[in-house]
Amino acid sequence: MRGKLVLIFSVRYTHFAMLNKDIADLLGNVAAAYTIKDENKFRFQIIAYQKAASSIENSSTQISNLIKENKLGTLPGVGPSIREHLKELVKKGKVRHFEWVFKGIPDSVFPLLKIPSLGPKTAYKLVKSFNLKNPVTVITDIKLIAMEGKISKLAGFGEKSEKDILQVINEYEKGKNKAKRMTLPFAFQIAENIITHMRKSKDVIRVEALGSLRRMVPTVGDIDIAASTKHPRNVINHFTNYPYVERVLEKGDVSSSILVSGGHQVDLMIQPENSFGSLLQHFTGSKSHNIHLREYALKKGLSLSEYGIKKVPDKESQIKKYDSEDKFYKDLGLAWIPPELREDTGEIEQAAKGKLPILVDLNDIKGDLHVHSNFPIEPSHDLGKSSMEEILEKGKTIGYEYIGFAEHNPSFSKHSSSEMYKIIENKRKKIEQLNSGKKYIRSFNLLEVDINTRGVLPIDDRVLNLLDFAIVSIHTSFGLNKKEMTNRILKGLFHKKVKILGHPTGRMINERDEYELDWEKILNFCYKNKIALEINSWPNRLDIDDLIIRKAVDKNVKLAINTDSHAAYQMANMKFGIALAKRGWAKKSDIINTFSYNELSEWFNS
DNA sequence: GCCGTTTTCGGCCCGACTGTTTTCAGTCG
Repeated sequence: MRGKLVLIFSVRYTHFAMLNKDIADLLGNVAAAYTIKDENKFRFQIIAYQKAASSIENSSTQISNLIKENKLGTLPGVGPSIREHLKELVKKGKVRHFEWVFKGIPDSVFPLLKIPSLGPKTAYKLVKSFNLKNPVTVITDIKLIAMEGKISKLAGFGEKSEKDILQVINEYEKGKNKAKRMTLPFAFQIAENIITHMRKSKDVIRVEALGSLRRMVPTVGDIDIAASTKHPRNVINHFTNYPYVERVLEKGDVSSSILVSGGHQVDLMIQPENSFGSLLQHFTGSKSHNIHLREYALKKGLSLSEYGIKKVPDKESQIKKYDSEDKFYKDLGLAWIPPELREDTGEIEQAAKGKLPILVDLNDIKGDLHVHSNFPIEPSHDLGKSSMEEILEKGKTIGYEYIGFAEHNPSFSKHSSSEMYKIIENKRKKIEQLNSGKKYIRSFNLLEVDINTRGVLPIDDRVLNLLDFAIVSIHTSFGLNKKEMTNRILKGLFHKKVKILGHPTGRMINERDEYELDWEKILNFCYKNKIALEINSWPNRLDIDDLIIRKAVDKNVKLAINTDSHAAYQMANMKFGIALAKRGWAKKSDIINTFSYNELSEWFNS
């Protein structure tokens, strides 16, 4: 989207707020325009605008709110100059400086940048050569021109590139509506299938999933796989012969990319065994972590790559190879950095000081406090599928000490207060009975209680007092604004039996955005009243994200990592919640379900 | 245009792959 279009929108819709994605696109287009104008002259502006764009796209707070709170400068990569441009953008709907950068570049260039393999130079050349001016039709225009065989006649283009352009446009049009980012667990499954295929080759020594998958980012774009071998060519061939390949995108000496069914891209990189450590490091990323790490190394006169480390000034110097990541980081004077932290948010500085936190681990978890059993509670939402006994058995196999049974509250509209009391009393008796013997691990009597639109809980105090404690969460009316939603939640948290705020942002990946909250207020309230925020491990919730977790950890607000399971086998999703917690720099002591049964009982009674 | 373990000035990661080229430009991660 370009400046002009933005202006039209903001005039037409007085309340039209530019979302971070739109702003990131706009800054990306500024970088592209600079590239077209003069790549060498503006090379550092290009890098700066790209960096700012990706920073804004990944920000969990809307730019308009950051401006209101005067916190725009806290975003990495946004300095005084871009900050002023963004203020102008939000205020006036356009930016004078951007208009200057865009001058002479047709609007029709920018839609083409969405298509893989078409960059600014190529897009500009095509648009100019064929005088294409309409940004709405430009993609189909190019397609028709390619079909007429006119692109191959252009200097710098040939038959192959013409064919490639047709192909990527077709794929783009086909996948435009579906190829969204995968949820982490879904991507894991695809990666697992490919790794299984790779292990069938006798030439593969080691094979691992890296990239955002290894960093455990909640959504994954491409899947990255690394392998070690003595015979790269055989391994690359084996890779491109994967049975579910839709198309081979690239096939080189040490790397290859394929599209698998569903349109997901898988990248493979290869190194010999003795350089596998530096390959792990390189291919795990993130990109910004690697760039920062390489700048850091450069200052010590070292140059890093997937091949290893070499000394910069000495042209004769041999590259030093690494079979493990540990040694790689060590030679830079750094502690090994857990992949979940490699997002360039201060981890390199802390590693240099030897002050990285010891992160919570799956083995630290002593129970799951948000499990829905099939106890006949006549709930407002889904009932679980497994019995309490099955869930307790499963918990025991995992090595837990306790389970929190947190079914949805009995539906408000269908039950009188005394009926509700009766149901919960029955459940309480059932749990007392389960706890009385030695057969099972311990159970907590909990409920997941809705917070209605006005912040009221649909069950009264008498019922609440039957519980060990309550989780409260939002399942309706997601459209409230930031202030209304914050007040609604604060009100819902007020009862002394409430100890956990469930899936706090309400997001459903690829389905529903999170609602915005005043986190400052929520966190302060939780700290004062000893309420834990839930880290929900449900595959398409993965809620809350790492940035909020980190804020909570900084403010000493406790967290609970739960699976929200509706069947016993789903309790295995705990590992995804753990990953989120790690990404938020959480330690064992930050997580209440690392406490023993007694410690936890004491915590929620205090 | 951003940023700070040597810096408020002077740096800015490193490499693979492809197509169209006879040594490189463009794109990507």
